[in-house]
Amino acid sequence: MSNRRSPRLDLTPAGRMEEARLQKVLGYQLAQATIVTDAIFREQVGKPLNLRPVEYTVLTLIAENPGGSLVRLARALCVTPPNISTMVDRLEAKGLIARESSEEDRRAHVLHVTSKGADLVRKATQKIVAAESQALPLSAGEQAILAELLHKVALARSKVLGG
Amino acid sequence: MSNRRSPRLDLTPAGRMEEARLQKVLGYQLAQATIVTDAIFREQVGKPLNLRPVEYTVLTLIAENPGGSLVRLARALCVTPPNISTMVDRLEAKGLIARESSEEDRRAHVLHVTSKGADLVRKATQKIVAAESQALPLSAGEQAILAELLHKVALARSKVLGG
DNA sequence: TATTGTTATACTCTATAACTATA
DNA sequence: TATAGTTATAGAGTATAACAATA
Repeated sequence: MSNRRSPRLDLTPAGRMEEARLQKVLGYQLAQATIVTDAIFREQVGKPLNLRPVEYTVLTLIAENPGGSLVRLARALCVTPPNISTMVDRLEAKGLIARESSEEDRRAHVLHVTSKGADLVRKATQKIVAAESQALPLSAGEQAILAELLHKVALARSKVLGG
Repeated sequence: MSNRRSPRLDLTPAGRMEEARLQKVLGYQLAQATIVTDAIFREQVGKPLNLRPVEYTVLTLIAENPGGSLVRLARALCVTPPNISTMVDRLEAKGLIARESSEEDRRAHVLHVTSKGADLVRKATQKIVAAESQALPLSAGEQAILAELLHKVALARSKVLGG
């Protein structure tokens, strides 16, 4: 974890401003780290594959959970149903997913990816994972630890938001 | 790091969707963790102190860097100058910061917090830090490691974005 | 010419409200 | 009465373009 050759500086990653207090705020650090991963996503997937971050996530969740409903997606991503609705519209218009009426519950829809969508998800995930491990100054072990800790934070959601 | 009593499940924190592939994508995990820290911020600071996340960050950076300019803030936060400009307008209207013309460079403005702003920053940071360590299932050591790793990721910004 | 900062504007993201159709 | 999903609309958030003042 420690690296004697690059000591921790209390400066923002850009603009060279003192940020000692903010370094104690996890929310701030998440935002700063997200600037980097957003840039990687945009470069590797957003621009070349014409896919927005949330679209990629929705597409992946549908790919891994065929037959899921809109409401489950909304809950998983913590966004409102209207959002998911229009998002799914876009993905359907692009030919990446298909939406059918459920036979058990005729209110609900059943979602699954098309082969085109499955290909896109596979390629996108491959590119992001490769680009992240190449661009980020983390060892494989550090990446694993980071993933684990972030997952723990994410799991506090029910405690914080209820549900 | 490991916890035998709560084995890692490849399920989303809500909605119980399979997310094995996404767990390899750092950007996704950051987004999921941010859902939690955003909720904590809103509850502890956003609502009671009537402050938005970016406003809090800007206010803190000004408090720690008195005499700084708008452009430096924009660079630190990776947003465009017009954004910072209106944000600073709001903070000034709330009486939290003061903006003066620089004497060295008469184009530039010099920013510093008012005593009201300094009080607010102190109280806000206190509340967030306390709430985060209370609400998140991380030991002090884990929090430190997480902070360190996120900082490393954030430092990759120049590599990814240039500059 | 380049930089600081502003205004005006537009686009994206996400939320709420109101609705339908089913259960 | 509650739930799945949609449409319409409104509010943040952030970006680009065009500009004024200064370096």
